Amino acid sequence: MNQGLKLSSSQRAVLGGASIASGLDADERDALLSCAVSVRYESQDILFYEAETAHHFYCVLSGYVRLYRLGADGRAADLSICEPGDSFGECLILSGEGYNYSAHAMDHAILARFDLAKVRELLAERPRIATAIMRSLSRHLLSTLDCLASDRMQTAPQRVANYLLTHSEKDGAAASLRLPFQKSLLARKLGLAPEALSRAFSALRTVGVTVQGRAIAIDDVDALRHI
Amino acid sequence: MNQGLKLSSSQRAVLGGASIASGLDADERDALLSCAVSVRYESQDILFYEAETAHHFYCVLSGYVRLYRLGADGRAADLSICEPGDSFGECLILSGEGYNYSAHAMDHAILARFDLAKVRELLAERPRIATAIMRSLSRHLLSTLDCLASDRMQTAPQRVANYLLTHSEKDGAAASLRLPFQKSLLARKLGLAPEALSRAFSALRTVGVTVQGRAIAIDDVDALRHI
DNA sequence: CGCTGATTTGAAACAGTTCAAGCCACGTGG
DNA sequence: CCACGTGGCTTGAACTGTTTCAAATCAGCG
Repeated sequence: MNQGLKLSSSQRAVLGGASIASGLDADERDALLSCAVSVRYESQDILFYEAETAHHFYCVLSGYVRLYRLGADGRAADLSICEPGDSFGECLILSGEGYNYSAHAMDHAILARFDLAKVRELLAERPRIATAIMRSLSRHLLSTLDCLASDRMQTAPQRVANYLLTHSEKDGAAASLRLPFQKSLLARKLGLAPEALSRAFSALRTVGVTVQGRAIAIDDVDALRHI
Repeated sequence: MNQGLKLSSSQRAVLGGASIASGLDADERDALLSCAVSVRYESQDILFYEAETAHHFYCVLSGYVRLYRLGADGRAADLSICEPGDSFGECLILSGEGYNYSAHAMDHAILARFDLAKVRELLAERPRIATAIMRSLSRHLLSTLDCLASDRMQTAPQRVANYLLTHSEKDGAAASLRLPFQKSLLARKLGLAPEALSRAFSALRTVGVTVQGRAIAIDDVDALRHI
C-alpha cells in the first residue's frame, strides 16, 4: 500500500456519484471528501483483519475488494465482493470497535480511505451527512438481505441465472455480459465453491447460456428467468 | 389489528431503551416517538406483504415478528425473527418504495408503528435523529452479516451451539436458558428445517446439552464452544 | 514449446431437506 | 378420571444439492 494521497479530481468525481455521497449538496460532499485520501493496494494485499481496531472506512475507486470472515477451522466465508463505487466499513462510524471482517484487495485496487474520527466530528457539525451514510447503510442492508434470501432459497443455477439477469445488457430477447473478474471470485460472491459455479454454468447451457472465458451470451432472457 | 393508539408511558420507556432511540437526548427521543402509535396484532396476522407500498416502520414492544420472503415456487425463507426492542423497515425511511419482505406476527404482538413520512420530515428539522437510525441500521447490517457468515460456514449443530452460548445465563462451568419461542421458530431463525434443529439438539446431547421442552441445560460451556 | 494458474470434470462423501410415521403433552368432553 | 384429538416435536429413510478431493484440460505467456 502507498501513503495516502490527496484525491484527484477524477477520483472526487467517482466518489460524488457513489452511494456514500448520494443526496448531498456540493458543499456537504466536499466536506465529506475532505475526510478521505486515496490509497493504492496491490493484488492480494490485506487492507485489514477482522477485529483489528478500526480507524478508517473505504470506498472502492477501482479494482475489487473481498470482504470475508475466517471460521475457527480456517475456512473462509465471503460476505461481499466490493466493486468500484461500493463502500465498506461505514457501520463503524458510530459503534466503531474493531472491523467485523477482513478485507483483501483482489487486483491493483485504488480506494478512498475515510478517517472515521474526522467523519464522526463532521457528523456533529453537519448532521445532514448522516442521511447520506444512512442511505448507504440501507443499501448494504438490502443487498445483504438479498444475499441471505438467495442462499436460503435458491439453488446454484438459480443464483447464477439471477446474477446474469441482473448484470447483462439486454439486446432483444437475447443478452450478454463480460464478467468483471475471475469465475472463482464470482463463485465466492454467490456463496459457492468454484466447482459448483462451473457445474451451474454447464446446467444453464441447456437453456441457452454460452460461456467462453469471461464472455457470456444469453440466447433467451425469458427462458433464463423461469429457471 | 387494532387502530393505532397513543403509546402508553411504559411503552415509551421500552422504546427509549431500544436501539432505534439510542444516543438521543430526551427531546429528540420525544420528537421521534411522536411519530409513532401502538398497534396490536393477533397471532398469524400479516403486518404487510413484500412489495406493498410502505407507509410505516415498526419496533416490537412485545411478542415476535417473523420477516420472510417468498420464492417463486412458494417456499419461504426467513430473514429475521424480531424480538421486543427490535425494529424493522427503517431502511425505507430514505429509499422507501415497497417493503423488501413480508412480516407476520407470531404471537399476540404489540408494536410501535412509526409513520415514515413524519419521520422523514422530522429528519430535516432535527438531523441528529438520523444518527439514531444509522445506529440501528448498522446493528441490523451486522446481525445480517453474522447470519450470512454462519449460513455459509457453520453446520447445524454449530449454529445451535452458537445460539445457546450467546443466549444462555452462565452459572460456573454450566449454563441454562429457556427458549422464548417455539423450536420451529428457532429453526427458521437459524435457517434450518425443524427436523434439522431437532437432529442438531440430539447431536449436542453428546457434549452435555439437555433439552426438555423449552428448557435447555448446558453442562460444560467450554465443551460446547469447541464444537 | 512448455510453464503456471484457472477452470472443468468425475467420483465419493456430506449436510440438510422432504416425506411419512410415530410420539408426547396437553386440553376437551364424555 | 380417562379416552381422544390436536399440535408440536422427534425419528427414520430416501433423496437432493453441494462440497471435497483428485485428475484432466485449457489459456495465456515467457
